[in-house]
Amino acid sequence: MATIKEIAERAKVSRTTVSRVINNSGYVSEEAKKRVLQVIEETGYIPSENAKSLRTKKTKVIGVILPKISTETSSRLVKGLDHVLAKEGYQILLTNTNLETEKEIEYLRLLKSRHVDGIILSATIINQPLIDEINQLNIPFVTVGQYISGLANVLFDDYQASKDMVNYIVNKGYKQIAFIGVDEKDRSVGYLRKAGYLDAMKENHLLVEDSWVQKGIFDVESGYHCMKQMMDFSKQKPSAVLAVTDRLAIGAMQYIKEAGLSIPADIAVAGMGASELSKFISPALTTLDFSMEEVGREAAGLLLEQINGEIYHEKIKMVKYRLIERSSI
Amino acid sequence: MATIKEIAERAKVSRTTVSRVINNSGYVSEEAKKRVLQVIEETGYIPSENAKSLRTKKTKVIGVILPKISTETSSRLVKGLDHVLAKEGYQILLTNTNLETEKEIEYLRLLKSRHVDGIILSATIINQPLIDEINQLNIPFVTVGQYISGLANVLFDDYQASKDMVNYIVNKGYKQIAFIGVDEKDRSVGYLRKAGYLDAMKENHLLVEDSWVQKGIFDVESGYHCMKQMMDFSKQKPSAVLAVTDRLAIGAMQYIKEAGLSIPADIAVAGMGASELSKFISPALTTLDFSMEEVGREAAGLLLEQINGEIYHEKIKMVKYRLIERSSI
DNA sequence: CTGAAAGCGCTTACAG
DNA sequence: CTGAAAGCGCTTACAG
Repeated sequence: MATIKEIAERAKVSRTTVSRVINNSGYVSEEAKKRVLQVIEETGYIPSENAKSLRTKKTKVIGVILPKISTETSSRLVKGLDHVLAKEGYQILLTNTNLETEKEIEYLRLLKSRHVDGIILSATIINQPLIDEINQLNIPFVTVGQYISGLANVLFDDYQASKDMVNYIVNKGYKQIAFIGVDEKDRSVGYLRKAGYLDAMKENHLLVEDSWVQKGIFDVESGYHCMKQMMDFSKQKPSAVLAVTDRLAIGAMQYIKEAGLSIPADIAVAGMGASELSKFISPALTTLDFSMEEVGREAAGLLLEQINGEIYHEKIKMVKYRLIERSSI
Repeated sequence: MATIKEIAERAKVSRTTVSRVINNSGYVSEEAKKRVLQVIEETGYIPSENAKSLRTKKTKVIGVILPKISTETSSRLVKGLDHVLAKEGYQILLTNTNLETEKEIEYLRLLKSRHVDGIILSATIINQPLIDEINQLNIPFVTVGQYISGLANVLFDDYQASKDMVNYIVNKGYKQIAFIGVDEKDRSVGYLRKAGYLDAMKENHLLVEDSWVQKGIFDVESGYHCMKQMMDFSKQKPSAVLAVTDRLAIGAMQYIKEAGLSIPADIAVAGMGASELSKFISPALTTLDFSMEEVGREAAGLLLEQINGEIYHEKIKMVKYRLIERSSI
């Protein structure tokens, strides 16, 4: 592959001059410029970003750490990031922990070794070693989905979202409202959404039977299983159930249908996340639309700010959500 | 950030020696090694991949060009790629054309300028300038989804897949089978699947009314619209319809239901792609499972072969598909 | 077992 | 307007 040296020789100028025409910087006579451009055209010369970034200390690449690569959440997030980053000439270097938390630290180091200009972490479970690693990283950084103190964060108000949904269900006339959550180590989805549910129930003076609160994992089967547990072991059957993800809700719906009950007549169901599935399943699922694409755009914006030199101790950007009324309630 | 020079000074050895211990190459006394490791630990030194790859000409990154970033197809493909690439220590640099064909060439150059060790192109529409660009690239390269002569390709037998589905529908007793396709410029999805449909109909001595063959784009609304056109303008109504993607099929289902007809009693529907939606929609959609994840794994394998020095003129890897029988037929 | 030196392909003060 | 030279942070023959 051609290098700047060859171009310089062919065009009978110095490497300095070639560099100037490539980067459109400094003075170059029309004459010289023309010759250089000509040679570049002929040879199909493409400058090495690698060598360039070794000098300039900028790579124009942003590292992204994802917990799972092929989920709707991840792909919408990446879409949002790409939307604003691509315009500014940044490339995305993708990294996938596959839910193995130790890999987050590994990838943080890897991204640093590649001199990315910034990092976006789509976080699930936060622990101290991770926080320590981030703090000593010294690279523009934005977390998404979970709050980490002292950093730039793009978040949803998970607690309030959960409350809003419960209140909505209550307003629709339901009183026995059950809940399918996930591990509370996941502070946003596990802890906060559960807390929102519990507090909203209390504020509405509604009782919660123990068996109404189930804990699953992030898939459809788990929702099915939780619903079954609930129906098998509850003294009073719930008349509505709120799940913290659409997949869990859809699993619950499957069980309810199989049990010969109807939705929402016998049991109403609500999800969270506005997955594509929620729209096409029947009955269509009432859910909460957390715009992950907007999260991506916001996160990219915050990152760009930092890259351009803005300094702050902590910055929190809350992204709005929207309740989508459909026919499952 | 610390550099190899500082580590060398602190450990009282040469940069050469530090490099040896980092890369576990050549002879280093236990003594020296220990000192170096110690200093690395203390300083949190992370070697610059950038500088390294400038010397070694290897970056350990693979560029991926996607037509759309947040589709099931793309995310499954990337999952498959990541599955094998990550093990070998490769990172993925993602690039998204957003269906703008000119961007493919732009990104090809960009990836070259970043000295990626290989490129995977998820292609849609192939034209000569693109082929020319690829040929002068001189980087390990694999195309996915479309055949390009002279390259490594990972493909499905779209023609046969389409035929298989038609034959399946015929065996179920349907004779008036309609078709919803896409632009034939997309050779795999547009041209070959249509050709398979047409030929299978002919081989079964079944007539095809003009209005039964509709052309849409890749979304649900388009499927709805095509189905409406078909119903509005056909003399004899079809008793079954095959769509080249699940989304088109689901759109068609929506129209059929809205028209007060039942699936499959009045009109049977088949899709292609085994999207997650197809499983949960009702009735569940009979479709073809093209395993994109396997395509990803195969493509990564072919790329690795090339990176490791294997040379061939052309190599085609066909990935199997599977017909999923459900209740829409 | 160890290190001095050259070189990877760029950019950037600096001097002219 | 132009170019010689230093330097970015590594690796790698080569010599010892």
